[in-house]
Parts: sequence; C-alpha cells; structure tokens
Amino acid sequence: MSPNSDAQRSAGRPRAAVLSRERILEAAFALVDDRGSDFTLAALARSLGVRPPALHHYFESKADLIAGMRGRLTLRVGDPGFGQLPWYEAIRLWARSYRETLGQHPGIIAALATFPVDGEPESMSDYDRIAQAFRRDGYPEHRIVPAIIAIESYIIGSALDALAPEDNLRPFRDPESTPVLESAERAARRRAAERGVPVATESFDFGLRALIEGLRALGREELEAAG
Amino acid sequence: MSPNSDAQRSAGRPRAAVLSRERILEAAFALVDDRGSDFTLAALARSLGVRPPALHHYFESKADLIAGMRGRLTLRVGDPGFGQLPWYEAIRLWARSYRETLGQHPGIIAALATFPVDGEPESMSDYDRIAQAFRRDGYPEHRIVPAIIAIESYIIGSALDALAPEDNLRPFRDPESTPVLESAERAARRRAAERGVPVATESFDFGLRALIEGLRALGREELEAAG
DNA sequence: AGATTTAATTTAACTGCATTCAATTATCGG
DNA sequence: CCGATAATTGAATGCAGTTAAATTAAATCT
Repeated sequence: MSPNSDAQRSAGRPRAAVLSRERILEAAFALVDDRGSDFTLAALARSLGVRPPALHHYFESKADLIAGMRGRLTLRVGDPGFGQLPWYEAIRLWARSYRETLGQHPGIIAALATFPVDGEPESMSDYDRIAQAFRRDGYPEHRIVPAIIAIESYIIGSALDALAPEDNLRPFRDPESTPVLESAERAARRRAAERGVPVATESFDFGLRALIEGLRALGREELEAAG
Repeated sequence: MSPNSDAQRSAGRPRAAVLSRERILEAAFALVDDRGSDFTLAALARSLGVRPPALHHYFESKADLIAGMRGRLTLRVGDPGFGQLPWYEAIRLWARSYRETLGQHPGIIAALATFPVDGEPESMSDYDRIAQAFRRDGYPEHRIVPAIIAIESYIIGSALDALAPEDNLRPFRDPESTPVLESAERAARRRAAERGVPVATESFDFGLRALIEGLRALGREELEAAG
C-alpha cells in the first residue's frame, strides 16, 4: 500500500532482492485497478520504488507481463464443479466467476483484448474439462466448441461494455431523440434496484441465462433432428 | 491504392488540398485492415504521402480520428427493418451485419475497445428503433435494454475472439492434454466445412441463434408469470 | 578464503510515438 | 493587391518501451 520511501537506491545489486515476479504482478494489479493512473511500466516501477528497466529482469516485455497477469486471472476463476454438475449449471457459475474476476480488474480487460494472445497453456486444460462435461451430458459434438466460445464471447463483451464510462456520459444523451430507450432503461434500473443488485450485474445475469437456455434448446433440437 | 509518388512536397500550402476528413478516414480503414502494418499516425501519414502533423489539421487527436472511424462504421450497419420485422428476426440480421462490418476491419476492434468512447450520438437513435420493436412486440419493458446489451456484448466479444491469431497458434496446443477439446474442435471444423462457411461464422451464428432463442423464451416466461 | 561467475539493480542512451509550435506558401475576400 | 485564412512542412517536446553498459552484492567453485 505505501508508495514506498523514495530513498533512491544507488546502482548495484541490493542486499535483499526488492522484486520478484509475484511482487510485480501484485503491484501491476493494484495499479491497473486504480482508475486515473495509467498503466505504464514507469508508473509500475514507481509504485515499486524501482527504475523501469529493473522490471525487464523479470518480464521480457510489457506483453510478457500482461500474459503473466492473464495467467493469474485464469487461476482465480477456478472450477465450479464441471465433474459433478450438469454443464448448464456449472458453466453458469463459471461465467459468473469469470466475469467477476474480470470486473475486479477493469483496467486489464482492454489490455487482454488488445495484446496478442500467445497460446495460454494453463487455461486450456480448463476448457478441456468444460468440454468433457458437455460431451458427458450428450451435447452434439460439433456444437461443443461453438457453445463454449459463445459463452466466453458474451462474458468478454460484457466486461468491455462495463468499461464504458456509463453513467458519466449517459446524461448527455438527448432524451428527446431516444424516448423509448430512455424509459426502457429506467425500467431496467428500477428492476435492478428492487433486487438490490447493480444494474450491470442484473443485465449480465439475464443475458447469461438466456444464452444458456438457448444453447440447451438448440442442442436438444439437433439431437432430436439427428434421431 | 497507389502508395503515392514520394515527391517530397516542400513546406507551404499546396495548389490543391491533398487531404480531407474523408480521404483520411478512407486511408485509415485501408491501413487498419492491413495486418502487419501497425496503426500509427506516422504510417497513416506515409500512406497519404504527407507528414504526420498534417493530420492534426483535420483531426485533433488520434482518439478523435478513431471516433470518426466509429461513426463511419455505425453508418454502414444500417437498419434491416425493425419497423416491419419482429424484433427477433430483425435483430438477427442486424447482428450479422454488425459483426460483418466489424469483421471487415478487424484492426479497429481493439482500438474501439481501448479508446475512450465519448458518447456517440448517431448510433443511439438506432438503439431507440430497436427498443421500439421490442416494445411493440410485447417484450417485458425492464428486459428490453438488457436484451439489447446482451446481443451487443455477444457481437463485440465474438469480434474480439476472431482477432486472436487462431489457426497460427492452435497447433502449438498440446493435443495430449486436451483430447476432448481437440476432437470437439475437429467436429466443429468438419461441420463448418460441410456447410462451406468459415468456422468462425458458423460458430457465431449458432451462438446468436441460441442467444435470441433464449431471450425470446425468457421474455415469454416473464410475461406469463406476471400475467 | 579468495577468485569467478551469476544475479539484481541503476544510469545512460535509443527509438518511435503523438502532439505542439513556428515557418512557409497558397488561396480567398474585399 | 493586400490582409486574413487555410494547408502544409520542419523542427522540437515529452513520454513510452526497450536495450546496453556499469555497478554492487550474493552464490559457487577451488
């Protein structure tokens, strides 16, 4: 938490190591979560009481650092029990957890979206577990991957949507020219308020339920059609 | 098309204007579509046979330029007939068109996602037309906006997913550790090949149908429950 | 224990980017 | 034809990520 005492370290190896991959990642998340400060290596180094090039000793590049952050995120999502629950229940929990994890670190979303993915080996086994659940429950083989991709796309799209400066800018919209949208939005807000949840969360949940329902229905349909 | 003859223009106003907002936007799309070349003002200026500062005469900043590109994109999506068709048919056409438009300019997706949105006034009236169709068809008022957001999130997430370097990196994945995923993916590919469409398109369409089906079902459900 | 290698930093420097400012040259309106 | 304005270039600024070399400490070897 402390911005570090700025007793300028002079050149040379310090008695005890100041940095580590872990410490850097931790500070990176703290920085990225802090709206207002921009996510630069200089700012990150400053928050660690260190000069920018020191970071390159632990991460080759900024892209490498972000890849590390991604890895940490997927670890946090975890497995809600694809082994025991039917896919459509497990994946709902998984999606909620995924979104919540992304939502806790809004700054990284754009970075994840922007920076090239270089074949995240860790998260892939997660996806295999999910695919197993679909197959076990008799989902059409050729629809398993599309279904998983659909859900992930929805999650990431929702996370990005949540990034937009929302309420700050909404008032600028001219209520005269979009009356229906306006009143529909009020209704949605009222509903979320009654439930005591943020409107974005209520909205996300509704769409998620719809998507999963639809995936179930289409899966059943194709099985019956195939006889 | 021509990369411009590089007869260095010397300082001062030229006989006829070399640039215009239109010409710059056109070149910007051409540049952003060209994978490999990165989307910098310097590169854009070069493609127009001009020095970088000249661009600032027409666009205050890069963010401003990107806002201009966004405006052009929303124009291209257009209205598939929300006035005549039921919402669930019109929105399917709209979603396809939206995604295709994004897909034609993959480079801009990340930019759109990354750069701050400053309250696009144009596209909002589109959303109002869509909301009108939902209401006309008796969709629950408080679910109209969530439904629209769900679909848009799905589209944007899908567009981003399509950005990932796909087939280039997939082979690196260890088939041993993700056998189910592997075979499911082969099945999906085979299916798409039979239909003669790109696998990403087939996958997008499946998810879109599922989402729309689910939104219809949940809408009906809530009406009956309230009924 | 001393010499050598390796590790963790800093300092200095480079490159490319968006952007700003002043200078330059042309057109346009009176 | 003269001043104002428009469209460009040239030079310069500041910040980003990165690289290379210098510096100091620890770890390893003999």
